[in-house]
Amino acid sequence: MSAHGPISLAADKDNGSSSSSIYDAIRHDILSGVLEANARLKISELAKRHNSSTNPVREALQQLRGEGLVLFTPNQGARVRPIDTEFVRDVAEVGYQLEPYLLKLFVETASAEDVAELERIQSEIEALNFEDKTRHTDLNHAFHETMYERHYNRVAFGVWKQHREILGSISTRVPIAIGRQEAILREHRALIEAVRAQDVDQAVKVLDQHIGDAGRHVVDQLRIAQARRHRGS
Amino acid sequence: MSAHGPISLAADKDNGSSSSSIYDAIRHDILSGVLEANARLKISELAKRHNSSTNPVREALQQLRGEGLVLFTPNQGARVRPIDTEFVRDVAEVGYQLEPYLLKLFVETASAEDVAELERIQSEIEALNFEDKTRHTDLNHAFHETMYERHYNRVAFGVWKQHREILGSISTRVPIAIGRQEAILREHRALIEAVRAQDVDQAVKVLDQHIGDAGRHVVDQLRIAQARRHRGS
DNA sequence: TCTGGAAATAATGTATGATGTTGTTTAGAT
DNA sequence: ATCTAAACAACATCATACATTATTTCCAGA
Repeated sequence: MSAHGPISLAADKDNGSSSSSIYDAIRHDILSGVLEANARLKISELAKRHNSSTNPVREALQQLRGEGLVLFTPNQGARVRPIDTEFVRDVAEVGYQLEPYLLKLFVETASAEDVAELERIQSEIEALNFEDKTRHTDLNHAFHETMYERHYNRVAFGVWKQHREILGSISTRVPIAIGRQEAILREHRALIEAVRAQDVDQAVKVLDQHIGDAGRHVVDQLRIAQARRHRGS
Repeated sequence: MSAHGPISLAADKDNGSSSSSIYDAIRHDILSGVLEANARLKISELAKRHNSSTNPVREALQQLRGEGLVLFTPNQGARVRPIDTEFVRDVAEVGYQLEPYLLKLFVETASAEDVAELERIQSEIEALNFEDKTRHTDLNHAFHETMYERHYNRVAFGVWKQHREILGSISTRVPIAIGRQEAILREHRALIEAVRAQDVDQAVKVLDQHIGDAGRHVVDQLRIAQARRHRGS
């Protein structure tokens, strides 16, 4: 098995326990980039940081291992999964396979309120005009999640969401090209129109274009960033 | 979030450690049905069974939680994820979205040896003639895995494999209808032919039929079994 | 500069106790 | 006999301490 294993279908309710909050904190730090790719995750260090004993930390790391965000090497402990261009491309392509499936049901069952909600989010995105990348990523996530969250297939939704979080964590860290910004707005608007018209084929077509471009854009930007680092910026 | 969360992208190398073998053992027991759906997983009991302290057991369970095979309730510990018809249907449909994508590359790049390997497995399946369900499931898994395992997208492969293991664990426990047996053999042969002919469209078409039927068949059989249990057999 | 190996570091596993929650059993009141 | 509430047992969860083993660091010596 290569270094790139799968990611996870797991997500259950949060309980108020200590290990859960440590899990949340570490997970957040990984996705937000506070803990960067490949960073070593020392048990005792994390325990100190979170004012707990080592036990809950060990368990949180194992859970993250199960989700694929943390890798273990025997007798060397845990590291943050390195998120390189291949991994991002792979994650993006998995999302690419699932999104049309998730979208289809939404278009078939969307209510007027659903469309209104999409428009509300879209107008927020347009008002923001890419000025706050984190906020933009969140809104973009909300736009897609609105369409998928009520799908009956919780497994598919969960896999999609997990992949989305990984892609989102990257996209806040790369620049968005001007041309891409315009395309995002155009594609979102076209998507809303297709939903309003109840046109499944058109919606899927627009979505294919949208997420295909988005994925390629992130991968390209990541390549640029890595090349720059490699030249020793 | 519903009781059906996602499953996992994680799979890394096995290390020889004790916790790993406990993880393997519990995972095996869940998928093979030794630990049945919804069964309570008591830490101290599992520790005794595996001759270890509680710590490695807790960590193994957290990893399985990350993969979605085990659910935790606060202060009540862990249970085996209940695998009901909805869950199986959902898992099957996720596979349904990913398999054509995985297959495409194989058809485009398959060598004569690859085809020979498929034929070898297929002839074993035909020789076995559905007499040993576990063995049949393994061979069927091998047939598909042969086509996907070298795909560059390890994330997609991992997600597929994990779903396949869940479906496989179910299909060993439900009967295979006579008509379905013939269809399986026919579809596999058609698939091999399409690969040999390097006909991507035809291969995807056959595969769509194949896994769609297979998924529906398992779900139907599961419904029958549950209805029987409900009537109080 | 390179090498060997001691010392420090940290992962991993064991053991045990404290604490809080849950579920059940039991004793007492109605 | 039925209901309630206190007592209890079982268990999850977390903390702490310690043993073992593997890895990494670093320094003396060639």
